[in-house]
Amino acid sequence: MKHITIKDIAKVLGISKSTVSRALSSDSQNVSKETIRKVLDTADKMGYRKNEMAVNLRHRSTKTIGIILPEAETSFYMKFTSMVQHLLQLKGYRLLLAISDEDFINERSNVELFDKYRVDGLLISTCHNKANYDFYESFIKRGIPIVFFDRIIQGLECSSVKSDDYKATFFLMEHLIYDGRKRILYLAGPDHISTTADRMRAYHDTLSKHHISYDPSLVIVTGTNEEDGAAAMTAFLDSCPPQEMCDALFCFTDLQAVGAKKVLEKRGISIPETISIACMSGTRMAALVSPAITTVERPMLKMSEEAVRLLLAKIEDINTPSEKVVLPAEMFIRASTRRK
Amino acid sequence: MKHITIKDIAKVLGISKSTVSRALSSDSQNVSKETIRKVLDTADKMGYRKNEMAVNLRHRSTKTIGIILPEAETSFYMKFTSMVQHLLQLKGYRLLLAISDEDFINERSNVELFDKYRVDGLLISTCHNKANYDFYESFIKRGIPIVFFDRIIQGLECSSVKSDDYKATFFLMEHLIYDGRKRILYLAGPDHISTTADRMRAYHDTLSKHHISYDPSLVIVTGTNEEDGAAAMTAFLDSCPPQEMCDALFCFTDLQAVGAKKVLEKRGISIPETISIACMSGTRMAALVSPAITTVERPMLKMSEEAVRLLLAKIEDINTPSEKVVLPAEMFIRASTRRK
DNA sequence: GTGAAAGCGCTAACAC
DNA sequence: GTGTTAGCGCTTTCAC
Repeated sequence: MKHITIKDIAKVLGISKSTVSRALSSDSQNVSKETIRKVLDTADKMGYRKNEMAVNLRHRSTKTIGIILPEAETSFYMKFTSMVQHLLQLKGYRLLLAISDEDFINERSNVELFDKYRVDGLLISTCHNKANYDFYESFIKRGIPIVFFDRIIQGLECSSVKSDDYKATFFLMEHLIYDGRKRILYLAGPDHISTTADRMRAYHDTLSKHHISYDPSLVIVTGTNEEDGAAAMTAFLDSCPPQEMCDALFCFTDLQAVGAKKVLEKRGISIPETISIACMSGTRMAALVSPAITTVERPMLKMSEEAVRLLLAKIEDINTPSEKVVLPAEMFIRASTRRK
Repeated sequence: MKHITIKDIAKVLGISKSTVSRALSSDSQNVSKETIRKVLDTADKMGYRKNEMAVNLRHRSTKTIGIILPEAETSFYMKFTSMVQHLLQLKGYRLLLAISDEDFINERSNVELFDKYRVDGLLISTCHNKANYDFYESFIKRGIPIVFFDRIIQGLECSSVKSDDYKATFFLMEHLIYDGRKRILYLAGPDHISTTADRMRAYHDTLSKHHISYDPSLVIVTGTNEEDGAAAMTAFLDSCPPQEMCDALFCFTDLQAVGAKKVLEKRGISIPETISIACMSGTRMAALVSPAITTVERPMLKMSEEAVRLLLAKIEDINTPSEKVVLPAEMFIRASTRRK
């Protein structure tokens, strides 16, 4: 497939490549109105499209940012992405998108792909808080601007933005406790996701604060998806003696809550009368399923603004000191429809 | 930010650029084992990454495909994308992703961006079945391989894959009718989405077949989102005399169903006793909300296979005749939990 | 087995 | 205002 180049246009008009190039960028300082018009005209007629790669090669800058998301099952990261895109557009940057599908191998090859395409910077929500530590470390040493968001890599010298998972969890847990719940089943996230630790700590701390003793059988480490939530809930119900039944459920993700809720419904356990459900949420997913599920949303707009700010700072000057932003828990609560 | 180039490696090793280049592609025909080892070694040490744009410029082919999705609110298109990615990877292609956010202006600029990056081909699910007709026509004339999927552009000379919306709709409608429903409220999709017409036709045809007279007040044209579904449902309930209440709801999208269901619940209308809900679905969204919603899923795997096949055919030879694939209605039904 | 040189499409000094 | 030239990083003849 033959693409039209400035050379072709130059030949047709009997002028030089440089003039065409100048005209195409409407450099009215150095090219006559007449020439500009002619060039633009024939370019259009011939179906000319500037070869971006040649431009980038020449400029040694692509004016594009790569963003890497762990998943696109929920719309959380996509919404974030959409906000980021608007912000970057204002600054003259484009956005390239990749999904890792919760696989750190994929994540790594996405990073490498973007690197090969010489993106000016990278926005990453990582699948795994450890697996790629060395990889990223050497990357950052090479001077490539990276900002991690939402899911970060612990201990890595880099800029990052995340929401205050500890406080958010604390808040939701207290919500359940004030609702009279005492045996709160917690579906934790997998260890390798960076937010797990903070939330787990908050779970323990809330119990302590309210003098509720910790029961290890009430904490189940599982995956982030609907199926994981369903499986965990089923396992719990099957193994738990009636007198040790939980009276509330706290989920790591809203997808888990969705799965767990289905199991409860199937077994005829009423919500929220018998059991109250709360979950951390980035999406409308849980609330969408039922207003009886209380959710906390992470402050996305602020997160995207900060991510872009930090990234552009690094791009402007790679020696900008790294900054680890933890967003205050600006929480938007959807209260339970009914209380005890 | 200075990137390492083959020139740098050549200088360090005191050999020529060409040898480095050959060594990097492990051309053991023309380079000694020894040299290859040395080059690979120092390349690694120096943190060399091949500049993909220089390669592409030289090769005049990028080995990448651009995919453009209308939305990422639901996970339908992302799942499709994931399948496509696997298939393309096997053929040595990479995938670049863009989201148009249901805006045909965005869609167009995404196409242009990919074109500027000289992707080898384009996979598009379009936001609008008319708005970009001329645009695409000239694009295709210029010889750029494009395959439309799911949402196509009517009348355009091009390859495309879609599912059999007519049959799927017919099936769901009959499901409702066999369930004893007669006044089926239909939340249609907006006119500019290509699937709307087929589904509307099926709505009418099913009624005819079962000798149910058509009532225009039972068809509401609205948007695809949750809010649209909620708004349409509210409008209907507010304006409809009690004796003209519908006994079933058929939605264009699962998101609409979600919105409508919330309104129904808020008004204390029980599902599925009073009203039965069915919807076209690409995602788990609707089923996730309630097993009482019957859904039809579009056959994604087959669609991705066909899309890739058609695209690669065009890439291999742009003069391959276009093919319009309509996938047989391989439907996966989730039956209502209860029947009348 | 290796090097020199040309060129992919573009921009930006530098001349005139 | 326009043309000439060099070069971005790479691959690929064509010599040797």
